Amino acid sequence: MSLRYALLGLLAHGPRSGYDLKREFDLSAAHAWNANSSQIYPTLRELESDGLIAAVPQPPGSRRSEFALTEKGGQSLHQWLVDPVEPRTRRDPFLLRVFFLDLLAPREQYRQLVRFVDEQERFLEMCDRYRKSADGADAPMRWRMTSMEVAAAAADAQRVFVERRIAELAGEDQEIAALESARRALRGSD
Amino acid sequence: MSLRYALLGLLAHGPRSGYDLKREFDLSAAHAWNANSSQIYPTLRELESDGLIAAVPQPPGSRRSEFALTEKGGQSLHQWLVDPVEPRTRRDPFLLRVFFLDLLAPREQYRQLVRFVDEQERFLEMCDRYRKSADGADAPMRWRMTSMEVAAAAADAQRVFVERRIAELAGEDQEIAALESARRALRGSD
DNA sequence: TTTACCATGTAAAGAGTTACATGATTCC
DNA sequence: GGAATCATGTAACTCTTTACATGGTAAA
Repeated sequence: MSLRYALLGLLAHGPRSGYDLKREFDLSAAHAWNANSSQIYPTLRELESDGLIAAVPQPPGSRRSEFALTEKGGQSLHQWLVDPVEPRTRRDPFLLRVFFLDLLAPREQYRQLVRFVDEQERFLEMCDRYRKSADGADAPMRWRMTSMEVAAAAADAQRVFVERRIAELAGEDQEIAALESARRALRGSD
Repeated sequence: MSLRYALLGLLAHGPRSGYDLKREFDLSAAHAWNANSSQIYPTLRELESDGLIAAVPQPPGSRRSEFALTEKGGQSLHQWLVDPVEPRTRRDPFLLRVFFLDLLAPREQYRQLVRFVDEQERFLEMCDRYRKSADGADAPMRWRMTSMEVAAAAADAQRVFVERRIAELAGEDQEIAALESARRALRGSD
């Protein structure tokens, strides 16, 4: 259900095409929601036939077809926004692996934790780029930024916690200690 | 795909029935993964027919049917554990709402943020109960704990960030400031 | 001219949820 | 005797992914 509202929400800032929406998901909403084109286009058709969005007339010869939020669509979006957030089931393939990590040798445990830290860092860099690109923005942007910052705060906390766990591992095993000091050296030279 | 490995991982600590597995998901792995009975039982059948788990003979008259990891199942689990973690698409209905929160009046914004903080607190309490229940545990438990703690670290970071945002809102609006000091008072009396 | 990007989809499969069914046992 | 919990599912549906198809336009 959320995808419908995600689309309505993006359309609340002005008419967009399916392609535009896909790009907005990828570029600025990826921390909160995402969808494939193959899901977006049919859902736009649904929203249109439900009267929540309407096609905007395009200049002849244009390849794009933009949709705009209707009155009814705006009301539906507003209702969803004030409703209690739907409960989320937490499902995280990394946490699941950690849950079973006692089954691996310390060296493999280390590898997985380092991979995780690397991925979190990539995510945090993405957040930073977004933050810079949207600097000095207006009021609507402020909440978008908040949304991303909440995601970044979580990612960073996880990163810090896992780094601590890595340090513990290095303290318990000579081989890992060596790998770890190599990693630190590499990191310093970036 | 992950559910199959989640089940294999839980079975790695000994034979379990479908019902046992459901309870383990709910009680100790809920921060990392979860599944309904209606998904667990058929998946167990699949794993069995793929030779990754095998039914353990039960005392006659028993209603339960336990499964144990086979050699092949153990190898499959190990391979999955050392493989790179599958990329996750981040999808969070709360962050999605925050992304669009400029569409609401400050008072409604406040309501949603407070609801979120409340939910995070419930989650953190659950983590705490688990931590206490598993105190002084053995090595395998240590990674289970770590897994939960990483989830808790993320939840707490989000809570703190959102609390800060709430304080900002209260600083910008008299009505919210009143609501907020009422909330703080209530909190203090718990 | 070929590569990248624009733009919109269809079909099929996989993952997960919801609702329901069934019957046994245990606890009050 | 009734409620909760044990225990195992089926059927239908919704949501999401994957793979593929198609053709236009812009830039190197």
